Amino acid sequence: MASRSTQILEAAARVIARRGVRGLRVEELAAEAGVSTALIYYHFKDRTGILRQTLEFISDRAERYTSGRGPDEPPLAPREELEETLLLELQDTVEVRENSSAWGELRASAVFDEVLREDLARATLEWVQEVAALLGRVQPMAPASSLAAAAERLTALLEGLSVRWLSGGIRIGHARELMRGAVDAELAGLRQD
Amino acid sequence: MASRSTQILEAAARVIARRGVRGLRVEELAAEAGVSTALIYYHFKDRTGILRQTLEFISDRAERYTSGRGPDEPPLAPREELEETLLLELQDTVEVRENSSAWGELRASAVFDEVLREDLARATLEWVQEVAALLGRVQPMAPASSLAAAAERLTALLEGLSVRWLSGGIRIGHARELMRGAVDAELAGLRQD
DNA sequence: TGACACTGACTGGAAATTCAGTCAAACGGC
DNA sequence: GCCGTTTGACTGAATTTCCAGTCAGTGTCA
Repeated sequence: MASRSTQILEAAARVIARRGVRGLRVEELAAEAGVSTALIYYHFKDRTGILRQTLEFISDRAERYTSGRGPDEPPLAPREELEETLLLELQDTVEVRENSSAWGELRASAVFDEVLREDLARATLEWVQEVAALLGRVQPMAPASSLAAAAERLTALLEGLSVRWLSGGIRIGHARELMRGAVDAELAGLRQD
Repeated sequence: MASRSTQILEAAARVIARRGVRGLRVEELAAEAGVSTALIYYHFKDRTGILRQTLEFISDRAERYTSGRGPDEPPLAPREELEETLLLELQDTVEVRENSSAWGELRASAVFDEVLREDLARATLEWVQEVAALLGRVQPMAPASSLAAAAERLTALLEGLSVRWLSGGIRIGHARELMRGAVDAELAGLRQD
């Protein structure tokens, strides 16, 4: 069962997804979580603290739905696993939408907010390494530096496509197709190194 | 000589680069421009008006540095022109930084603000088409749909890398290198179609 | 003298943060 | 098992801070 703090963080993710980081009002968050504003300050130091912990919460949660399938499902081939991992972030479901827009917001806020940068950098690094590892399983002979570069490009592209999707620039299906194309191109590139 | 309004807009560009569109305080803008807050309201209707005009100001300025070289310089080969066009947005100069962060802010704000979407979509489309045209000059035999897809990926990637750069996730030199790698990969992909 | 550019001081409202306390459950001594 | 004490979770109601926007008036120049 979700603890009170978790309940607040879940609410924060929803509010950020709806209004943006800058649009998050502590009072609205309290209402969304069904608690008093004071409780927010009891559990979190201040508004910035809420933001920081929400970022952490979001990136943990993303890992969960990213990292894998149910126990009964057959294991995927490396290539499929790679593609699936990346495309999981481009789905029109409540959870993914919420996560993606909150993530995009936090990323954008970090441009102007020192405090958010460190956590964000760590979460990004983990994600890049995960993708690099998957790439390495598809192309075991490729040098580590090429894998890292490809992973950085694929994740950065995913973020770019994600924001375009959320801001209405492209449709989700198109975003997925572009992403698949990028995976193809990167794998082709790795084959030659 | 810069008129007072221009002086304010230049200051606004600096403040936006430092604090973001959403972090712009009219008082801080006044201080930066060396005028009173009241004067801001004398020249611009309200905060939104400042923002709108500043974004216009910034994008005009961007066109200047994007759209080509001096008259004396030799014309570039298509491949170089493509690369240069994309890499122009990844430079650590005041102008580019201001422009990129304002653009990123605008993009992020559009997720929550219907009003911004249309202009943004139009500007993005133009940009994608410009890049697609450049790709077409490097690979004239490639089908238009492939060119369009590659252009969309390259521009989305550029946005993704740009935000990572501005949020301290990667260094500018690394971003440029990743971008060059992506251009290689996309051109290699087009060669086969 | 009138139109224009400009300012310092102010206001109202919204939002963040704190405060003084309530309540229920856990604890420990008997 | 009962009872006084402590503690952690929680709240309603302030208090404080912040900030966009206004206003009454000053200097200046044509």
